[in-house]
Amino acid sequence: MAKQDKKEKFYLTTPIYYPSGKWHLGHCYTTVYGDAIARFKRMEGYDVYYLTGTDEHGQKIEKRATEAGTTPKAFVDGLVEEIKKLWQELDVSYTKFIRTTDKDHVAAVQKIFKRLYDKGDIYKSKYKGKYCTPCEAFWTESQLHDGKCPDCGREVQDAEEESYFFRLGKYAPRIRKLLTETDFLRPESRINEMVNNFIDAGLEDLAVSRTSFTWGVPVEFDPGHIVYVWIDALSNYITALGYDGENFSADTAKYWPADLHLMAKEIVRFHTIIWPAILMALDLPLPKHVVAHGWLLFGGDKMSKSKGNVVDPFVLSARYGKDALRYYLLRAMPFGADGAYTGETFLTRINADLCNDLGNLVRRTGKMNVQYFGGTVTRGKAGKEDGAMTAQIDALYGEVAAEMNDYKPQRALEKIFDLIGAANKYIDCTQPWVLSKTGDTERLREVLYVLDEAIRVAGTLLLPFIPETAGKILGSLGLQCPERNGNLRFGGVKEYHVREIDALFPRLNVEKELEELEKLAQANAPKEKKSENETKADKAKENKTLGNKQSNAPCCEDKNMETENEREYITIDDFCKVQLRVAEVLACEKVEKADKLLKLTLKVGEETRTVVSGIAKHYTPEEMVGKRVVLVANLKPRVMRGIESCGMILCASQGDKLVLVTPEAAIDSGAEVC
RNA sequence: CGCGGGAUGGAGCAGUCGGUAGCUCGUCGGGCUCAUAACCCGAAGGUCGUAGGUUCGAGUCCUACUCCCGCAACCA
Repeated sequence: MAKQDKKEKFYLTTPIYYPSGKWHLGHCYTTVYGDAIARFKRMEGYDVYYLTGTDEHGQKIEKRATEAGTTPKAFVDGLVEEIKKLWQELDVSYTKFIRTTDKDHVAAVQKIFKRLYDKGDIYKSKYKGKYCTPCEAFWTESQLHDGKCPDCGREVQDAEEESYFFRLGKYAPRIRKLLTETDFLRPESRINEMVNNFIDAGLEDLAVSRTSFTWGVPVEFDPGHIVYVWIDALSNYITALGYDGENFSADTAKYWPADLHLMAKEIVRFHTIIWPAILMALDLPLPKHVVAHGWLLFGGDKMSKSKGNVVDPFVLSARYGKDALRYYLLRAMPFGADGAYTGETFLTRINADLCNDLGNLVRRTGKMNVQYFGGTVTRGKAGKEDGAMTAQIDALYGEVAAEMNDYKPQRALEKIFDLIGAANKYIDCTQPWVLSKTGDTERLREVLYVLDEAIRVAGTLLLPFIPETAGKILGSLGLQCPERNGNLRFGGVKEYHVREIDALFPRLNVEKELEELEKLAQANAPKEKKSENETKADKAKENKTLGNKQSNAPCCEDKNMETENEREYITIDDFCKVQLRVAEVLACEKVEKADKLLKLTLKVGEETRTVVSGIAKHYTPEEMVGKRVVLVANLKPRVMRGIESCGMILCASQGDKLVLVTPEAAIDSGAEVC
């Protein structure tokens, strides 16, 4: 706990986020979670260093910038500005915001790379793969679809790309020990996942450079090569502290190793396998803990149409307050598991906990303090109801500290709200208004004193979670926000000077607010997303952080960008480019090894063609036969699961529902749709 | 058998070492009036996915099965 003379340090990090689209609640969750821990640790007396930032290199950014007609740096600058605004909006108390485009980071990465190379842990070799000449794309074996180019479906040739490799395999035994014999990774359930799926499956050396793009950190001693994400991004945790490839800067050396790397579950692998290996190779101490939290899922069917905007953190924070959003994120998510966001649970949570329980307690108590004693309250006469109450007050700090040291803010909040509930109950049991009427002033004073104490302790402990509100609460008691946790037992403050304050959170009409949010969303998004994206978006884990871009498959982020930023009208000429035809389903079968795909044989006029469609979850092959559907006839053919799909059939979708679009009356196949 | 998670009163979830099934929201009834139609009390509502097994006793352990959900595959 707090040390007076020499402060213990505590270094925690969020991942560095990839600026490829809109910032969303998933980013907020990780960052607010970290902020609550950072603030709590500070109050415990630690010298806290809280790092967050952005991972700005890579092919995807390069491409996106080109499309936008700008430079990668300019492209990324805009998004970085946005996320900084977001953290400001949410009172995130980071110590430093690192960008991988920072000059000192770039220089340090080059040195780190060089050092690993000199040491022999990085070596140059060839990356065997396949090359698709028309697409000018290099693919690995695992990316191929039935041996063909995943983009165009054509044959590919053997090819080799020069690349530097990191000797990851060399460190496998040490990493295995780290995972299985220490409490490095939490929750524990992730350990087996890592060990079984990756380590025991065999760790291959890792390609750590690329020649296929230029937006990144150049390898100092071999210009055509760019340092790939692993070393560039992961090393931010040490370069931020001034590590230059050899040494830490004097004033920040004390923070390493990190006490906590906080992140969402999908990037655990990089942080528990690759990152420790890099550190081992650099002869640096390893971080103490990696904590993986779950995803915030968006499954509410009511909001499926417009959720992308409804859950815009800026909108929620502006409308309901930063602390409402912080509270929801910190309270609603279970430790390590996924949680589901819906507007209804959000609003209900705010109403029940923040308005009714907390806000109302502070209000009613404040009012009585002022009404009965002009706001000045001291000890009075004890009563039978007090014992349990004061015991609970005394216990709270220890309970909260235990949960927070376990990185479980949701549990900590639960404890605090237990006390708030108990205080509300205490009022009903002691009935101050009766004491007032009967003139039992001494008892009345004690009751209010006990309540003030409960509110003080709860309010102080709420500072890390909802700093603004907690500050208001303490202010209403005539107190300043303390810098440190202390004096958190009953009786800690002898005299109160209470003043009435406005309601902390206005009570929300859930029905009405849901409508309002819907309206807001529609104002921001006049057009529906394309149906095909919807099911994906529905289930999309809304937590794109460091590492997502590593996924071999093209990422849905691209699509989100399009739908969000390019809402322009098209002309009738544009529309005419799309050839829509009525087609009759002659035959239909399931595509093997694909959950969602049906292979359709269609008759379009005199022509017969094959289309693969992702509707297997909604239609059986049998019921498809004989149906007339609308076909996009001039769509570029595409190979899926080894079958060439020539066109796309139209469907309408709403949430999980998906129905075919069919002609309203009988008409021959081949008929044009216009 | 590709990997993993889950199935508990209307909804969302807790249930640590096996020993009377809890919480929040919602519903119904009551109380109170200091308070933001808030607060407090009470009630209804669950054969804890199915079928076996171990045990004096299983939501909790074992086996098989069904169904859901992520990842992967894949959705043009």
